Amino acid sequence: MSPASRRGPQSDVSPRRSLSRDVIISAALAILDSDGLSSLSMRRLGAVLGVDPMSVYYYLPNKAALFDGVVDAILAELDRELSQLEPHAETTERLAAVMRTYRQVLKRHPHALPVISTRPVRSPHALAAFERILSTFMDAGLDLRGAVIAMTTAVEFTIGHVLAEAAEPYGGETPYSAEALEGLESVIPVVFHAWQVEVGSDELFEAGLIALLEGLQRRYLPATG
Amino acid sequence: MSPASRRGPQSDVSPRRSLSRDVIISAALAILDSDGLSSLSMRRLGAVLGVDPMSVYYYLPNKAALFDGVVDAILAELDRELSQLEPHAETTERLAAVMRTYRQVLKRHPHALPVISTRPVRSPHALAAFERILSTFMDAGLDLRGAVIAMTTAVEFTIGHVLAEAAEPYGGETPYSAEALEGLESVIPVVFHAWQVEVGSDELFEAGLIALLEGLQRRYLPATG
DNA sequence: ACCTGAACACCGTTCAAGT
DNA sequence: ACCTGAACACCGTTCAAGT
Repeated sequence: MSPASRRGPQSDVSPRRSLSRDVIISAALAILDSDGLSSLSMRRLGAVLGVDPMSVYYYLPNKAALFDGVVDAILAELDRELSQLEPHAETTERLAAVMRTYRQVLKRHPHALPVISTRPVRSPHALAAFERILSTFMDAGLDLRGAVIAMTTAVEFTIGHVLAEAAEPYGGETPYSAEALEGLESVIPVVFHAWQVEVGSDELFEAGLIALLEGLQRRYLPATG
Repeated sequence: MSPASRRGPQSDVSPRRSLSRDVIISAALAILDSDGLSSLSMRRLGAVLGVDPMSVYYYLPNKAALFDGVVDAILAELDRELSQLEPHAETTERLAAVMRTYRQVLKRHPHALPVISTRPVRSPHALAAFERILSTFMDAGLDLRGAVIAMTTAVEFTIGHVLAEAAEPYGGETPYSAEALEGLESVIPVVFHAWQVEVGSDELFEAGLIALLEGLQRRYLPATG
């Protein structure tokens, strides 16, 4: 438990160090946001930091740990913004505000979505953010089990929604020109006509979110309306 | 429109060809299912097919097209299974059966989830599957717009759920031993106690699905119960 | 028409070495 | 303690060439 027994670099105040875990992770997130997931390589990271690519391995054991750091940084944003949320009196509205914030934070980092949606959350800021979200669900009157179920399904819906809304195609854009659905009116008439219907993604998220939250409350709240 | 004007190999009956688009995509899906997303490379694919890795490029322009093919193959499974679904009289149950089938098909290919969840669906089997799903929502009494909203949010929830349930961590497993949340009871008490609550993923999916479907019906069905 | 193989510009990671 | 650089075993893709 002594400081000397911990892995990694000394955490003293020496100003000689040019690198640090935080600097590396910030640079990684910047590459991800500006150039996409496939551009985030250890070699590119070294170049951006002005350092030999292998220097990063002094601070992080491998690329998986880098991804964990990036996810933690994004969920730190979520935790901070949730802390600034002014509470709303109405229950559904209070829950909805939390999930809208979640969506906005995810939308800010669309290239990170395949990472966020598959890596388990155990990092400090992730836990802090989920402490806030789960508490909000319990304040709504749900018991612990109901709150866990409601929060988990709300988060799963939000991640699925933002993936559909904002993610880049994994493996790159399809090359061929995607001739849409010309001449398919006879074979897939319902989808063909549905194509004409324009539904904004804000409206889509609101519809799903409110339906889900009200359905969950009806199911897991004892008797209250 | 003549056969000769189409790109790619001749589709005659010559038995000389050892390769075909379908054979390639089946092999790619087999690699994906058995060894994971990072193992699916053009070179590995060539090795499995017993052919020079570059031969694949005669049938597919690049790896993005290969991914499109894999997604189409998976949604072909969905289309086939939806066609075998015996219709249920009760509305919510009929919709739920469709989404449960969607979940089961996705769970069969967990390594494909980052691909399925980010690549847009325009392929033939994808459109056929969505024709069935959307029709089921319209048969429930929703108008076209309501059906599009309900189907889209239900699909988004299902994908988000299966990602959380079955996806492999993008970038590989975290190396450090994840010391869980020891000694964190004071800092994140709600999450700490929630950890004790065991909720099976079947139950989680059912809870979210039924809440969502009932909420959507209440909102988009005119007056019926 | 269908398949090959060399070549190019990349990857993540290990390890011995430098200061 | 912190950083370097060579080396290894990989990538996707282009292109000229073979049959």
